[in-house]
Amino acid sequence: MTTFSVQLDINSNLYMRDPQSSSLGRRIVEHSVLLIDQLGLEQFNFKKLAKEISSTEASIYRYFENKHHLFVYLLNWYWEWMIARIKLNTLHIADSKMKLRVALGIVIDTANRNMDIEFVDEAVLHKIVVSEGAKAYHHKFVDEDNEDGFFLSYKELCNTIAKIIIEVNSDFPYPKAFASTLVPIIIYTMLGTYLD
Amino acid sequence: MTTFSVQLDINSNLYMRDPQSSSLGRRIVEHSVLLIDQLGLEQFNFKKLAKEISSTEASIYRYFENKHHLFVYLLNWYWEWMIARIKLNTLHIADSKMKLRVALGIVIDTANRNMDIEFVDEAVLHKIVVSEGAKAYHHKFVDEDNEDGFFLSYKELCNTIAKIIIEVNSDFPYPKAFASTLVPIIIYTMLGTYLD
DNA sequence: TACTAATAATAGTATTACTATCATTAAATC
DNA sequence: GATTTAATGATAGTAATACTATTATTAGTA
Repeated sequence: MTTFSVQLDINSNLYMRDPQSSSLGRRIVEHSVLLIDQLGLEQFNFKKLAKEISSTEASIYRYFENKHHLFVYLLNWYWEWMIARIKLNTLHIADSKMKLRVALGIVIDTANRNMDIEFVDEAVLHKIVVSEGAKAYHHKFVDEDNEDGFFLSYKELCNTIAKIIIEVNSDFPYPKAFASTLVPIIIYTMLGTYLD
Repeated sequence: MTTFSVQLDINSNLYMRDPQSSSLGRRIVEHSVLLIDQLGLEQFNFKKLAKEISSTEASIYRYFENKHHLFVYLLNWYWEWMIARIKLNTLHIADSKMKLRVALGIVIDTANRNMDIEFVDEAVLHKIVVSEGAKAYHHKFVDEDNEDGFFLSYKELCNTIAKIIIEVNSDFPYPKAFASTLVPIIIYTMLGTYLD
């Protein structure tokens, strides 16, 4: 099987300098994923991250305005990665029911991980999205974040699913609303798999 | 219709001094609900709460060890309130299917609010539970919280639902697991009703 | 060789979460 | 009515956090 290597297109409002463009940037992304997993989002901070990658707080602040932006960046990375994988894996499937099965399979258990971005550990990122992701969408400034387009990737993922539903049954009532309810419930339900 | 006035039994590990036992304590609970709703959980702190109720940080710290404990206290208050309402409203119902309908109706939209605790605005508390509640269960120290019994009220609510399911159909597979998956999904789904 | 951009090193500020101490008030008991 | 006690208020202080600013160093480029 071929492994594809891709660059993901992430909302540039989320960073000041593109982290994909430099080695320091990539290390910030790589190790923030690992550290957030280890410490949890609230204990994670730029000081600890700086220490981890032998850099400084100030340097990290040149890439990301604050921890929240970095976190949303990681989430968007994940949604974009999902979208890309769904597209890639359904591209050559003719039967729309099969397409839906494949797409949902990807959302549900991150199967078909035939796509790698060298420096990100997608399994760990998946864990973070499931166990901490909701925090990015539950706060008083969601509206501003929404205006800055921080949720576009997520919406696109829902729309991707909705489109396949329509392919299966063009009479399906409110496919977008359905997909937008289904996706977070799936993600939320996955939480159980990370508890003992 | 009669309105009942009740005192709720909340895990005493959550507080140092019982807030239900004094006027200051009750004002702390009352206004923390309102302030968390206004500011969101992250902007809310004891300094602002103290100002709101014309008291001091130090005094609030004599009731609650920290913001997290106060928040979990409020959540447990809500779960206990639900349990009490379900019991009260299903007590004299013979038909178990009807019981289940009434119980789920209470979880879903806080209907049958025929129970008041004077100083807590239950509608606002409901809003907080739905929009911020998940945060209490998504952090690195859940295990410790669990050992301290912080989730007992929540589990009891799920078990209450599970028991009614068994009454309806004693062959229903895994009623507890089902209820424990259903309740948070219902709560989560209510989020949509607080967005525009 | 000089210039530029990125990063490191360091220091500093404002806010937050919490602790400690002592003074004041109010209620309960003698 | 005086005395003790418990709750609260007033105030100050500490450690950690989330940044910002400044200057020095390094690496790559003209």
